[in-house]
Amino acid sequence: MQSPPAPSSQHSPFARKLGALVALSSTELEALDKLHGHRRVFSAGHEMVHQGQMDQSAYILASGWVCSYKLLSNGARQIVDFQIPGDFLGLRSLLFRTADHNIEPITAVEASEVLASTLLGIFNIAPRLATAVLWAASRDEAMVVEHLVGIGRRDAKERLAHFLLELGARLKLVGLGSSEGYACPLSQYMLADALGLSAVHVNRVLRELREDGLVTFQHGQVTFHDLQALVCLADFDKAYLDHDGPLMK
Amino acid sequence: MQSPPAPSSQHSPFARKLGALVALSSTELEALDKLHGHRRVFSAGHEMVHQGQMDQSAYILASGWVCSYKLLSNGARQIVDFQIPGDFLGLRSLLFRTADHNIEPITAVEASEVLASTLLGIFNIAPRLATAVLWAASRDEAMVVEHLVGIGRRDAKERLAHFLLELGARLKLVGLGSSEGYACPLSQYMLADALGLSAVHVNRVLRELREDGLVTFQHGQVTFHDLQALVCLADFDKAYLDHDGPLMK
DNA sequence: CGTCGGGTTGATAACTTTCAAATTTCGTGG
DNA sequence: CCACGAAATTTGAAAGTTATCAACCCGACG
Repeated sequence: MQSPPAPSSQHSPFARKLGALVALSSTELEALDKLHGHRRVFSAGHEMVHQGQMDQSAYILASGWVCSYKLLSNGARQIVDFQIPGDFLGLRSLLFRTADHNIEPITAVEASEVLASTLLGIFNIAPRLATAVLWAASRDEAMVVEHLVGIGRRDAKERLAHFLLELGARLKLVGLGSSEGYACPLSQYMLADALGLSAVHVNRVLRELREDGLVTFQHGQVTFHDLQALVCLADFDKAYLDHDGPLMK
Repeated sequence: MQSPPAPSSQHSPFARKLGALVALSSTELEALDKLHGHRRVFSAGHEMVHQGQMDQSAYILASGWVCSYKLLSNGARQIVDFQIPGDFLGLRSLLFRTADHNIEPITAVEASEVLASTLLGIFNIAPRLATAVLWAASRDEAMVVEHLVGIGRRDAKERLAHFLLELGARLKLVGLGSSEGYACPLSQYMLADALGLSAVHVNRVLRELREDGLVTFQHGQVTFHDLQALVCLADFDKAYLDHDGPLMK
C-alpha cells in the first residue's frame, strides 16, 4: 500500500510496522532492535498473562496465534482480540501495574519478551519511539472500536463476515494470507467468544455463508469464494487497518 | 484514591489526570498548559468532527458532554464512548490523517482545541509527555474494552447497570457525581446506541431496574437507590478507571 | 479400540426488536 | 402565561434473532 522509507526487511516486522507510522532514524531502529532480547516459547493453552497478575511483560509475536480475553463472574468469556505474527501484545498489562485481561496462546508461539524497564528505557533513549508506539496503540484501539461496532450493530452474519475479512486483511499485511483465503487455527468456540455469539449459532451462520457461496471456514482454512459480495455484505472498509505512510517526518 | 504529587488544582484537569499516571516536572506541566490555547464553544447537535474528515484537531473538554460514534451503511449508529469534562477527545482523529469516527456535542460544550502540530511539538519539548499520553490512551482503550465485553457478554439489564455505574464512577472522579447519583443529559436513544440495544428495550429495562429499587433514570438525573446490589448485578469493578498513582517517576 | 474435543443439526425457549399508538415533556411563539 | 408542535418516553402485541439443550457424527490420539 505504501513504501516506508527506512525500515527494510533486515529489521523486525515490528520495526517495519512502526516505520509505516513514523519515519525512524537508524538510531531509533537500533533501539527497537534491542526489544527483541529474550525470545520465549509458549505452547497452546498455557496462559501467558492472567487477569490480575502484576508487573507483566509485553511481547512481540514472532510466530503463532494468541488471543486476549476477559472472563466475567458468570463464567462467560469475551475475546477482545486475536494477535498474529508481528503484533505487539500486552502493552496495557505492562503500562498498568496489574493486567486487566488474560492472554493465551492458541497455537505454539514464539515471542520476544519486552520488559517494562526495557520499553521505558527505550523511550528515554529515543523519545520519538514513544510517539510511534502511541500511534500503534491507537491503531489497535481503532480495531477494538471496529469490533465494538460489529458486536453492537451488526447481525450475526454481517459480524462473522466482517471478522473473517478483517482477519484476512491483517494476515495479508504480514504475508500470511491472500485474497484467496488463509490458514486459521481458530475453533468455532473461539469465534463465538470473540463475536458475542454462541458456538452453535456460529456454526449455523458459517453454514449460511458457505451455502451462499461467500466464504468457507473448514479444516483450519478460510477460503473466500466471492470476496466482493462478502465485503458488501459486511460493509467492510479496511481503511482502519493500513495507513498512508509516515505522518511524522 | 491516591494523591498525585505535583499537579495541583492550579493546573488543568487534564494535567491532573496525566499527573496521576506519570509524575510530571514543572517544565512538563508548563508544556501541558500550552495545550489550552484556543478555547472553542460548540452547541448541541453540531458535529465537531465528521467521519472521513482530514487533519482534524483534538480537544480537551472543559464543560459539557460529547459523544463519539460510528455510522454503518445500514443507517445504524454505534456510540463508542461519551466524554465528560476533563476528557481528551479526538486523539485518533489527530494521529491518523483522517477521522475514523464522528464526534458530536450532546450539550453545549467548551473545549480547548489541540492542533496536531502543537501536540507533536510538545512531545518534542517534553518527550515524557508522549509516554504520559500513551498511558492515558491505554486507559481509554481499557474503557472501550470493558464496553466491548459488556455488549458481547452481558444481557441488557447487566449492561445498562454497568453503564450507569461506570458513568457514575467517571463523573465522581471529576467531581460531577457522588455515590447518590448524578445529572445525566443522555436520552434513552443515546443509551440504546451506546449499548447496542433498541430504545424501546432500554426503556423497559430501565423500568425493571427502577421497579427492582436499584437505580432511577429520570428527568436528566440518575439516582442510585441500592448501589451495592447494582454493583453486584452488573459485576462492576472500577479498577480499570482509576489507578495507583504514578507508575513512572 | 475408546475417549474426547470439535463440529453439526433439530427442537424449544429466551431475549430483543419492530411496529404502532398513546402519553408526557419541553421549547417556542403568540 | 398559554397553546402548539416536536421530541422523548411509555406500553402492548407480534415477529425475529439468538441461545440453550440434546443428540449424533467424526477424526485425532493415547
